[in-house]
Amino acid sequence: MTMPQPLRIGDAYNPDCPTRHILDRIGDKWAVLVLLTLKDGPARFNDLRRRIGAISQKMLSQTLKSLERDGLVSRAAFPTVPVTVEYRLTPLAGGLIRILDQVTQWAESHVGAIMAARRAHDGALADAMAA
Amino acid sequence: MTMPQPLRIGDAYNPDCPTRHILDRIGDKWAVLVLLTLKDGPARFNDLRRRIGAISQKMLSQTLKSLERDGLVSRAAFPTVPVTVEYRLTPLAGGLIRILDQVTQWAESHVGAIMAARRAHDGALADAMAA
DNA sequence: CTGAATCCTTTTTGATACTG
DNA sequence: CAGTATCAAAAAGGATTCAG
Repeated sequence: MTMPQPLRIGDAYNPDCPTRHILDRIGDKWAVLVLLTLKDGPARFNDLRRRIGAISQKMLSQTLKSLERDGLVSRAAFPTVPVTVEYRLTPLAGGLIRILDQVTQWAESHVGAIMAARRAHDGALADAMAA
Repeated sequence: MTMPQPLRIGDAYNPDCPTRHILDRIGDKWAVLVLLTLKDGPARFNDLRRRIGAISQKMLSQTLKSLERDGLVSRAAFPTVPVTVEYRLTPLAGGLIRILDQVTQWAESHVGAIMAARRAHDGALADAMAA
């Protein structure tokens, strides 16, 4: 019989592990961008499209659909003509947003160090090539 | 003239924005897996390969190289025969690891809610199809 | 053992055209 | 406005082979 496995990091290695699904969502560039954009408040489809800018309509549609499926974003359609659709974060998304904020904060405060590391690394590489 | 932009979320939308590079790294499944594995301590190439399991040699090599370039992982080669190489997290990676831990914690504690949302969503979809 | 190089398959994404 | 459908392009990943 299959015992319930303790939740280890290792679980993430298994594509079938549910935890992995969430890592995949975090790892989805567009999903993160959409979530962070919705943090400012509800927005409509083309609003998001314009604000994110670089996203194609296909990707936005796809991303919103999976976020909605995961219960992180809710969709409300109003029977106006033409139809109005509004997306917003769900309460469930709240905690995730806080973590994403930490990620961006970390990124902003350490981007300098990382870029410096890159320069050093690339420089050392160039030196090695020249030698 | 181009004014220095305030650091907004929007910066992440620009592929050229350095902050975006970091988001991309977080968004790299293999990078995250490698970082979390190295959290347990230094490890050698084939160690990592075995522990991560699903990763190919190519991906592991590629991932380690970019993590090293970003100053998140350091590489030490010992002139044994055959050569021994050890990878470990740098101090810079420390803060990032803490955030990644939060992500996995959040994932573990909310995976139930997300799976439930999926079932509800898929169920509602099936109902709509049947109607 | 630790990789680099190559080829080939799969996945992802973008462009475009069309619908309610 | 808010999408869907389809096709082509591009990127990522895997398998294999070879080398220090």
